[in-house]
Amino acid sequence: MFSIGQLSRRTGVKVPTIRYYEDRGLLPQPERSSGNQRRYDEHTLKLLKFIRHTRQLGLPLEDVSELISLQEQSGPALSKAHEIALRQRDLLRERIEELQKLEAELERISNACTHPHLEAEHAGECAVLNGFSDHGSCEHAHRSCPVGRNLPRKTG
Amino acid sequence: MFSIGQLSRRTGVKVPTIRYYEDRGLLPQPERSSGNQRRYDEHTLKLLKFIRHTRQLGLPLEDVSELISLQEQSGPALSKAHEIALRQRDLLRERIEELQKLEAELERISNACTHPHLEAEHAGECAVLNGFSDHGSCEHAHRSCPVGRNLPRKTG
DNA sequence: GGTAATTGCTCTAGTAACTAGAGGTTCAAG
DNA sequence: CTTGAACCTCTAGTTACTAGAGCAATTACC
Repeated sequence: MFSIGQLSRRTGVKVPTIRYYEDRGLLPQPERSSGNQRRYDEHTLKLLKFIRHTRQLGLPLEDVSELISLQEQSGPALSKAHEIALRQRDLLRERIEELQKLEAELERISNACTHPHLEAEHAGECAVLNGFSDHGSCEHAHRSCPVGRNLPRKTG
Repeated sequence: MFSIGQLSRRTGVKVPTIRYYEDRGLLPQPERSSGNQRRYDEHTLKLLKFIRHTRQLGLPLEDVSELISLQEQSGPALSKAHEIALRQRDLLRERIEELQKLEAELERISNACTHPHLEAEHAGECAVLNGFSDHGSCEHAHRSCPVGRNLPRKTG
């Protein structure tokens, strides 16, 4: 039986975030001390590590929730879990590709300013700023937004 | 002089988003028709295209804002713009590396379920679910959160 | 046993970058 | 001159947290 602070230290998940997960129903309501403080056991520790890991993999809490309930079942549930993993992998692949294109473009833009003599730099205009606005000189189309939602924020 | 809907169609930025940018001070308050409807010119069209592009590159609105004000200046402002581009490129590089590690891990996890006979699958436990919780079998550490904030959402 | 520091509690509000909806007005076509 | 699409403002919701207020419980030390 340990406190929320200990749970936090042992998982790397911040205290308010643990309470948030409880609110969202991802973690069960824990036992309480005589003074109403949360008391956790090893099972919850495992569960929270699971949640942290899936979040690091980019799964939205909704999917994490689903995976947790799948864990209590068997049979057809298993293929669903597989499906979630595959879907996430594909999303990630797409995102990586898009980001690589963007990286190349940022490279192009900042090079333009590192070597201003190689570029036409009339009337005090900066190639970086032009690069940001000028999409014509960017050979690849990136119409759709390259990055997804549902991604975890920077954490410790 | 064109309406907000036309501006939206010509830039791919949704109408409420345009109004939101105006609220945030990224776009100037436009002229209005006699009936109080927004009327735009080519200059705002250019500016909005600039904003859209920088957003696609993953710059937060705060940086976009800064770049816009830099555009009105010259001299030392230019090196600041360069700095922003470089910083963003570096962030992107880090993110790509992290995501590639995660992709490999998801690959591992879903393969575990595709070839269940290759894995010990005792008592109806699915390797996908195990893969999600078991961080020990993941050779690389991904302590910090791999993905950043400030990224644009999915847009048409 | 007393006291102080730390940790915990609940609750509300804030973050980024939008998106959706209510309820009303204006514009352009026929 | 009517109709329907597009526009207006305003508020509230989204995701996954984070920060803070104001108070209670626990732990450490003397």
